[in-house]
Amino acid sequence: MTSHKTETTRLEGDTPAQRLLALLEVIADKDHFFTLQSLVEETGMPKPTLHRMLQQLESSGMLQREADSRHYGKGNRLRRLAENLLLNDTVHGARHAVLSQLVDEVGESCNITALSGGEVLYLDRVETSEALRFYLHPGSRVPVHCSASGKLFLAQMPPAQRRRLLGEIPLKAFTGNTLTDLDALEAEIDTVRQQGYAFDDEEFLPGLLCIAVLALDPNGGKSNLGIAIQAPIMRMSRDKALECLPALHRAADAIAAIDRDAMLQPLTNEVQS
Amino acid sequence: MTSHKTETTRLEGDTPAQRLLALLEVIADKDHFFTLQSLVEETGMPKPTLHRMLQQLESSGMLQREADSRHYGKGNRLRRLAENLLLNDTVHGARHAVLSQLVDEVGESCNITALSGGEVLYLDRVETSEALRFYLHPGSRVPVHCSASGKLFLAQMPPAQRRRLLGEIPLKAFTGNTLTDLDALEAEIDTVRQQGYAFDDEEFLPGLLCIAVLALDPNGGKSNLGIAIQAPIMRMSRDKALECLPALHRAADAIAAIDRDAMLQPLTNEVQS
DNA sequence: ACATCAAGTTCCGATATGCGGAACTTTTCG
DNA sequence: CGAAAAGTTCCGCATATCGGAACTTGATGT
Repeated sequence: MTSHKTETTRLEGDTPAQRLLALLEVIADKDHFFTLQSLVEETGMPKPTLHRMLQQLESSGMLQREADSRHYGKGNRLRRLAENLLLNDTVHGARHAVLSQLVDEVGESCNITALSGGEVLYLDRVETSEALRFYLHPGSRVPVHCSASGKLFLAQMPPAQRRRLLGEIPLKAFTGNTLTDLDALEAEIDTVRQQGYAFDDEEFLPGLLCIAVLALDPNGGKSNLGIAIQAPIMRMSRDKALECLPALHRAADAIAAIDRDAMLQPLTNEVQS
Repeated sequence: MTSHKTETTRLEGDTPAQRLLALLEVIADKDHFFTLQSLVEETGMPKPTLHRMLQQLESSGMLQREADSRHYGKGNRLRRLAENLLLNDTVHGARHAVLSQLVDEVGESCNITALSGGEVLYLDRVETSEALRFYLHPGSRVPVHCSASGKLFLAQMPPAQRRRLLGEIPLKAFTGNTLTDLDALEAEIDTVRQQGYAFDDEEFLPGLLCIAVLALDPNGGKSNLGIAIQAPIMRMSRDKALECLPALHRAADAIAAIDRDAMLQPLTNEVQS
């Protein structure tokens, strides 16, 4: 819980380097531009100190200042860093194993996704052994409004943030099923939120049906990991997809568990030799 | 001075903080576990230095060590950081979407620029699908005096500031069309100010014609991003470029709207518990 | 088992960086 | 146009960084 923002949301560490990383965490939570002053108030750090940190981040391309020189936003280098971190994650192996098992269970291609810059990023994917398959690469991107994972990400966003994103992204039609009407999409997102899962029923690629859930940490908080099953409609219907839901949820829980386990500090050093 | 070092000395920055971030970038690229020694070899940094950095990253939960205590992997906190960075970064996605749509409309490569340190910085770019294209990457920089966006930035500057900036940088000639005479440049800038748009007519790269406008918030907010269309003269003339102006202005307005929204304070985002 | 070597770890003085109160400059607003 | 607020610079003090050298640990070979 990051909730005691009331006064000093102390974000500090023992060393300058750790303090900088803590600052990055505060910045990572921003979906708006932010100012020096806002950080001063949020963190309680002295203004010159934050100013220097921001200056370093900016001059190394991690942050970017708007032309008014007052508002900061995330820079390309920081974005690339984050994407590479996720794409090459060391728990990748563990996640991949979960994904493989899911593919074994349901017999269709599955993938893990994350939201990145308003688009859905494919982090990993395991193909079905069936001959007929859709060919999609890890690292590629898909719009939020016409992917199952994307709808889930949208569903868990604060309304204001979602509205802004959807307001500025054209709801481009890829197929006849693509939801291009904002109200219809919002209604769909409501449904998705209640159900806890989402379909992509030929909304992006003709003939492709997809069902997804989030890898949610039960402790609450938003998730940036989705897991999905993708199959040609020749082999998959909505009803058939729903039958896979338990397996899908099991996989999602497993992936959430990987993340949770990774969080536990090993406290290993008690292992004397 | 770009890094001319041999392959080894990759990890550099002017300050310890920046060096740490550079290290994180190296780590971000790892898709497997890594050891201290491997980083020593890859970066050429002294072993104790890297050891200290890794120690700090580990003790703050950014990295994790395997049971053998020699192999490092990415920690949960680092993964969290990366996810949040991407999760909350909707501005970039929205801008990118506007850019993509513009490229669809006009059929040529477009980019978003900002003035940064007296140079024009390419924030984002979407390529045309045409075979013949100029290849320019986001993150690169171009002098103000020979780019369409740059002239716009100059045109809206207070005269004193513009004069100072132009006095500091040499008006280097890149092509025969480059304006290297200060008076001629000032005259061009006057024209640009009146028109509200600017050309770059082979002033930077031979064969490249470019037209740009500012994403200007009319309410006085000085959020000045530039948005531009770039095309080979084989397919683009000044007249043809002018026909794209309406689309360009529409895109500029959309981007200005995004920025205006994103400037709003987080409205005390109450993610209640 | 012991020698050998490679990787990891600790030590420490010199240096560079971070730190942040105070003062200064610029912008915003009434 | 003057006051308040945000951003920026200054600068002496404190502290983290740096990295060569030495030490410890664990793996390998005979």
